[in-house]
Formats: sequence, C-alpha cells, structure tokens
Amino acid sequence: MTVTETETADEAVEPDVCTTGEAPHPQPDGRDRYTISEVAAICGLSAHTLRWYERIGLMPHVDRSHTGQRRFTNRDLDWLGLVGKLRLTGMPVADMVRYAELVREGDHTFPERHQLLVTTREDVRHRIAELQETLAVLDFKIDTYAAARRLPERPERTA
Amino acid sequence: MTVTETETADEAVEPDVCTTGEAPHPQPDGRDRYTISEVAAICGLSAHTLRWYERIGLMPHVDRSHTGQRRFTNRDLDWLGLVGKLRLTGMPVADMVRYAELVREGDHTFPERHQLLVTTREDVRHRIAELQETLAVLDFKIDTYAAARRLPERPERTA
DNA sequence: CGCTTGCTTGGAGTGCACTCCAAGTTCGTA
DNA sequence: TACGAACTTGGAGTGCACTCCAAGCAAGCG
Repeated sequence: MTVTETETADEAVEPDVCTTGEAPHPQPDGRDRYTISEVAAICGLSAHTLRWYERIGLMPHVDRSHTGQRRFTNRDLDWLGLVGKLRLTGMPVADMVRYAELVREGDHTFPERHQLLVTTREDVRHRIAELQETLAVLDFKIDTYAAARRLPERPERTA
Repeated sequence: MTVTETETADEAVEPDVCTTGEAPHPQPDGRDRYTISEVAAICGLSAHTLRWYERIGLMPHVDRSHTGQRRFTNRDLDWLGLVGKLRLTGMPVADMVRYAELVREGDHTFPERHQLLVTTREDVRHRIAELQETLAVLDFKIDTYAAARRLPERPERTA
C-alpha cells in the first residue's frame, strides 16, 4: 500500500508503468537523466548489457541527448528494477522481451500481461518450495558432517 | 534419522554416502543394476547428460557390464538425487565436480566438504529471500492489473 | 541369421546470456 | 584547445550446460 507519493496522481491505475510497489527509484538530486555508466552502477548491470537489452527490445527505447548519447530516466530505472526481479526468477530473457512488447502494444494486452505474471508467480512459488526441500537436504548432510566431526573414526580430540 | 535400513550398518557415520536424509531410492524390485536409459527415466536427465556427468567427474565412475555397458547402482541413483538438489540451487557444475573430488579423496576432506555445504546453504537461504521479495513485487503488479480490469478506462462491463 | 533397438566413444554443435572488440564521436577538465 | 575518459555502433567472441553426431559394438526376437 506504500504507493508512490511523489507521483502526479492524474491516472488512477496504470499497470504498464514500471513501478514495483516499492518506493520509486531514489532520485539522488531530483535528476531524471542518467548516463549509461550511472545506470550500470545503480542497477548492477554492465553498460554492455544495458545496450544489449535495448537492442533486443527489453528496454522501451531509451531517450538520447542531442548528440546521440543515451539518457536514462527514473522510469527506465524502475523498469530495470522489475526486469531485475524477473531475472531472479530465472525467467528467460525472451519471455521478458515478450512482456515488454505487450507493454508497448497498449492497454488491450492487460489480460495477457496479467496471465504472464500469474504464471510466473506460480513458477516462483514452485522454485521456493524446491529450494526449501534442498535446504532440508543440506541441513541433513551438514548435520551428518558435524556428527562425523564429533565422532571421528580415528579419535583426534586433542589435536 | 530415517537412515537406510537395508544398509549393513558396519559404519556408524558416513557422510560421503549419497544419502540425502530422504528414503533411499525406491528399488522397484530389489534391483541394483540399471541401464543408462532406465536411470535417465528415473532421474529426469538425458542419457547424454549422464555420460557427460561421468566424463567430467561428477559421477564416481559407474560400474560396467562384462560387455562394457554402464550399470548404475542404487547408490548412483542417490548420488544423482543429491546432485539434482545442488543443481536446483544454481550451484555451478564445476563446484559440484569439486565436491565429488573431495568425496573421492577420502575422509580427510570432511572439513572442506562441510564448509562447502554450509556456504551453499547460505546461498540457498539468500536466493529464497530474493524470490520472496520477487513474489511480493509480482503480487503487487498482479493486483494492479486486477484493479485495472475492475475499473477499465473504457467501461466494457457488459462485454 | 538378420533386423531393430540400445549402448559405446570422442568430438563437434547448440542455445542462452552476456561480454568484448574496433573504429569512430563526444564530454569534461586543465 | 588538447587530451583522456566515456560514449556510439554492428558484429564477433565467451562460458556454461548441455545436446547431438558418426561409427561401431551388443542384446533380444521372429
């Protein structure tokens, strides 16, 4: 419910906006135009990767300065935040590009976007469950090693 | 504590055994020699991948029939179960090979193995936390789309 | 015995997600 | 204005984890 409070609330609901429900990107000094290396530093991707994301359509066409250099906006940063989260889920880049295309296509793709996110959410829940099973296995094996350390076959308790 | 009951309990603690704390592999009819395609069907890896695992040292040298064909044991199946779990964590194959080497090297590698598993466990906990954050973001965005559906910009409630 | 299916090997090929290169342009500061 | 750092592009290269191929051997069946 901590919705962006700095936003001009002229639109009530706009799901294609890049917001993730977290505070919008920290705007160090109210700026809204970042160079590629600044963005790389902020979001942890390389400049190479950012250019590549744009080339393949995973970024919604970044604005340019009058000399042709990229100038990323806070909105771009928010989008990259969402992309980063989706990437953590293991979603293939191609699927994220698909989502980006749907956003560009306009409001009539809301249902498909909704469906894509719901499916992804199920995947994430499944992965969490898998990881928790794995955690149990690791706990078991770590206990086993700890037990072996307490009861060594050749006692070396003094060493 | 549900340790293998079919095992000749001549060793009290044996961490390098492949057991994962779960029941040992279901032995359909008490067999202990499986062909490569049977193992592929059981553990969901391709025969190609199983051969590759052996080649790179991720399998502890599979036994052969008198004509040179692979014959996997229940113990191999259990090891593959552990490998599968570790793979789910995103652990690189090279690290799993390292673990397999430690197992082959003998008991004196217990501490390093223990450390490797503890580190992996921390990674897994971290990934679970990341995924849960991602889940929160997905919930937020899905809610947003659901709200957009309830309040469409061009009302089409009858359609 | 012949046929089909499955297994063996080393090595080559694939798909993904970057990651880097070369050659040229622009920015910021001394 | 000069200079090094940062930026631009298309295209090529890298590393990982498989995935497949070709040529040949082996097993079961009519």
